[in-house]
Amino acid sequence: MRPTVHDIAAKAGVSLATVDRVLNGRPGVRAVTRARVEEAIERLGYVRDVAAANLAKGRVYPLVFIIPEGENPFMRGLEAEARLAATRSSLERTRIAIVHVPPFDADALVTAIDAAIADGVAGIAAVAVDAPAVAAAIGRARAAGIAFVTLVSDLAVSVRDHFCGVDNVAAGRTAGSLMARFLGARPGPVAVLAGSMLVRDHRERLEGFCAVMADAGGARRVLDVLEGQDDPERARALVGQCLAVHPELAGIYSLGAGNAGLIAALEAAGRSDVCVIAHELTEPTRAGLESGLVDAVLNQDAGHEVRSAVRVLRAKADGLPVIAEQERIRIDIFIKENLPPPLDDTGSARTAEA
Amino acid sequence: MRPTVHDIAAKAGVSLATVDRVLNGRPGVRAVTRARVEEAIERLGYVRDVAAANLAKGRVYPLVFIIPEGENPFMRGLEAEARLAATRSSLERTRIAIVHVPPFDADALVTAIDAAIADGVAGIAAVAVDAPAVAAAIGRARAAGIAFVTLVSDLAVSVRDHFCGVDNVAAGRTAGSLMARFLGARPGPVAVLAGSMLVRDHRERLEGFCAVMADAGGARRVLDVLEGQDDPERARALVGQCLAVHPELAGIYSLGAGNAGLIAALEAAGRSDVCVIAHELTEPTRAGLESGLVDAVLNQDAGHEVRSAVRVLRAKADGLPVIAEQERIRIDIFIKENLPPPLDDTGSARTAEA
DNA sequence: AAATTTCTGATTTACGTACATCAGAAAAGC
DNA sequence: GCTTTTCTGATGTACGTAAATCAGAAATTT
Repeated sequence: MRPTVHDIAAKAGVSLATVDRVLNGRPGVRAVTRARVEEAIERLGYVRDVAAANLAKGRVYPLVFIIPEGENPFMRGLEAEARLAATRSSLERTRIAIVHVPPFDADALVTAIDAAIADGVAGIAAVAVDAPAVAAAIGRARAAGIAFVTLVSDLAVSVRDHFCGVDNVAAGRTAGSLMARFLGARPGPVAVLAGSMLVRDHRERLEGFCAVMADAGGARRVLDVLEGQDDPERARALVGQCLAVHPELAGIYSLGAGNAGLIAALEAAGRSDVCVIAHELTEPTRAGLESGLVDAVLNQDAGHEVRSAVRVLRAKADGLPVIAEQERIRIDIFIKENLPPPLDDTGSARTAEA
Repeated sequence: MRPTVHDIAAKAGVSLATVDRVLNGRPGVRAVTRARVEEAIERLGYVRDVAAANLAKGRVYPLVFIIPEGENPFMRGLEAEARLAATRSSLERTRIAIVHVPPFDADALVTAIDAAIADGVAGIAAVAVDAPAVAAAIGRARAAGIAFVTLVSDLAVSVRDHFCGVDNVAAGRTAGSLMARFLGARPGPVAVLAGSMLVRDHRERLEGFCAVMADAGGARRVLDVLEGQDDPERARALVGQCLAVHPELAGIYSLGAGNAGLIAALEAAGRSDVCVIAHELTEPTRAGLESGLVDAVLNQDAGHEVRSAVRVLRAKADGLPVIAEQERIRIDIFIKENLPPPLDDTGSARTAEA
């Protein structure tokens, strides 16, 4: 059986109250006594039973997730995962609220952050827009003792406590490498469809992709970025126009959302020969993989990101360290053949895990 | 605040003891009363506080993981994850023991299973060898009320409670598809290096791979399977010989272990042009990806598998249902560009996760 | 109607920790 | 040596559930 506080008290020859004072850093213990207790803790290999501790203190952690609204399917999936976490959260003495803001809107994000600060939450997770006003708002939150993590898209390292998302430069490089291999010797330029250069994740993916493309045998030409604002209709128009202007187009890298429009444009032009690599496994990209219009999808697991964000925010709120290694989010590659079966409405759960 | 058993008792107008009887399926409650209590539970949306429940019952679940010994790096990684789970397990009132058996040895596996039954464990997870004697032993375990899950390699569905591993036919198809795309129009046959046809995972991967190869444009020729027994030395010899006999070889699919030998043979022959797809992200395959000798690695996350196995075994031991959807293990694809940074000795944790 | 069985209520203890209170001991200051 | 301060022990309650006991009520059998 695991040692308990009673065992420590017995071993150190002190009372339960003293052990409690040492364990919880309360005052009123002489240095020598404290040392004796700490030695007993060490020797017995005591680990606090978190379940019992949480039960006893009955503390709750109010957290807020700030997520862009609109029809971006990845964001909707992220929200679904956050809601799932919210239902589970009462079991973990965490209360999760979800707040919507317009996408790519720094002012709205600032307002939402300030509202959360006023609410006195313990932690905030937000899909960040890269703007000075946002950094300032996050500074206010952290000054108020509120933990802050960026979700999916990052900011400068010094601004937030942690980033829950993938290495987007590496994601861009991966896309570039796959594109180069899939195209092989086939000539022709490649196009890039992005959402907005206002968010860091899109900029980073572009950077990684272009780096590999410049390297790849023969330095393949990358056309000017198409900014679709993650809107399917604009994406459809932009891609349609691009296909018309560049009939020799060999590939398209879609690093943002609005993929339903991209696929519609490809279908309309009858260009199933174009090599397409997109991001995030959502309904449109899944359908694209299945129909063969999309060749590969790079994905970040929204569930992992949400769960990691909750863990990190709680740890920060408790002043505990975060093991960066175990919070790293991987870049998943999907092709038609390793497509996981679609989830039913109940979605997935835990951790767990994983 | 969440409703508690006390709230249910008040709402239903019964005592705590009666609520307890209903909640835990104990006898001694009239049908009408039981219905009243269940309605109160429903209306209040009561969910049992698992932490408090576990604290109160103090039950421990002794589990056994039966893992092949030898130098197979994937199996060693699996064991490391199991050990990690074991250290964490005391926090979750689970005690995990690890038992070694020689690889591909049905008799040894049977002996280990029977020993675990004699020990009176609550659940067993094993990397299964596909043999009738093994199925019989598992039958004995389950007859004794012991939960049994297969790990990595499966058996017939009816034999075990659950399978913690990937869809290996899909993995083979994925490998085939990547191979076909990477090779493009390049002619030449492909070789397959397997461990043993005695384990189902290897057979299934081969089946999926061959199916895609037969389909792929021009029906690429697949040479006879090389059985390396997951031994690097044998793999090296077999691959070396194969390269000598077939200088026009275009690709190699390594669906088992012993990849250190495969890479050594490729290096010796100076054949970095051969397209190589291997399984499991371990030291040799990671090095191969980095050096460019290996083109892609399909991976199953050993940590996810172990954590899933623990969850499933505990659920089965408690007679709870398993949500298959959320226990599905994905097939990860790694190329040089999305390679996760190597873990330090402390490894990853949770779940968590994940 | 009495005896028996089956159900239900009330109460208590326990799990491991947190936290508060109060009394007594040891150390420090005068 | 006496007071004051600082430390320590003893004790109790709480968290939400599990599980046991015993007494009393209701239903069933005789």
